[in-house]
Amino acid sequence: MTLATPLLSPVFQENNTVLHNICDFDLQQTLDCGQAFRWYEQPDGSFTGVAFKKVCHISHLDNNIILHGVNQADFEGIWRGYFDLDRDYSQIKQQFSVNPVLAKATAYAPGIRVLKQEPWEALCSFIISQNNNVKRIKGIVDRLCTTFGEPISGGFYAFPTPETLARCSPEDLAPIRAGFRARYLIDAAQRVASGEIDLEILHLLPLDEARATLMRITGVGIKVADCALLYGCGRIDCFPIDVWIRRAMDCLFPDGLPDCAADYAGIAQQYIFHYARTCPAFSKESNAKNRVSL
DNA sequence: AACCAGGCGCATA
DNA sequence: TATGCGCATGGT
Repeated sequence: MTLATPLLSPVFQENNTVLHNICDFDLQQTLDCGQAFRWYEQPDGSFTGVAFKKVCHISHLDNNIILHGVNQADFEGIWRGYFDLDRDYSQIKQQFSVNPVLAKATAYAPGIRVLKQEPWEALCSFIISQNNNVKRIKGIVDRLCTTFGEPISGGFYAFPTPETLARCSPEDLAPIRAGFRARYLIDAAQRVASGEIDLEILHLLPLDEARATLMRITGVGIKVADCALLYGCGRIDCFPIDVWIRRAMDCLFPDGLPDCAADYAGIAQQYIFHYARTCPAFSKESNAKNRVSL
């Protein structure tokens, strides 16, 4: 029994895991907000995705979340951590609400959670994300998996290993259509497969060191490194700054991120990113795109 | 049909 | 340190 998850009490059925009275978890807001790229919405509003070599079909009905095809072992070993279910988002959002602007951004999509993905997949995903759009990122990631990943159940594929990609040439990756990012993926794969970079210890290093380690990879700058650390290594103190966050910060937080978000900057970042990118009111209020200068 | 996309590496001042 | 440009590809 932990204080952080007073309400999480999973019920394990034969081949499902059910979470009753779940709060602070909206599937669409969490799985379709640009932090992960392997989740696909079904016509009925449920989502299907792959992580850690496992398929998960997840639906949300009447305040209950159902993880279809997920047994107790996989829930405890994978999805509990992946969906960050041991963190009290109500408490965090309450803390954020000290700042009225941040309160507005969190209230806009209060069901966002920050996923804890595999470090290697997160690294590759955000290498692919540079100068790219979400739709095409998903396509490239999907082709990467179906072409180079191990088949798993149900016709799905695991994310390809660093070892596999390390043996590839840029020509081998041509069918993926990753463009100039192909050689970045290969460089990352070679450094990880050789052991030069150990993704599993990045969560232990000081932020600057972890960042510098990842930035040895060609094609990994500070933004991609911060995304890999936030989404892949659980570094919720990381605050990746992309074009959207830059615009949002200039308009909404000209004096910087408020102190009430300091402990969970990465979670605040995800609320702000989603708000800036999808809230119609934002561009009007801030006139973000038309603003030439201050 | 241009313009842009969850940037980065490189050249130049 | 700061700016500007090209980059592969395709979505809008």
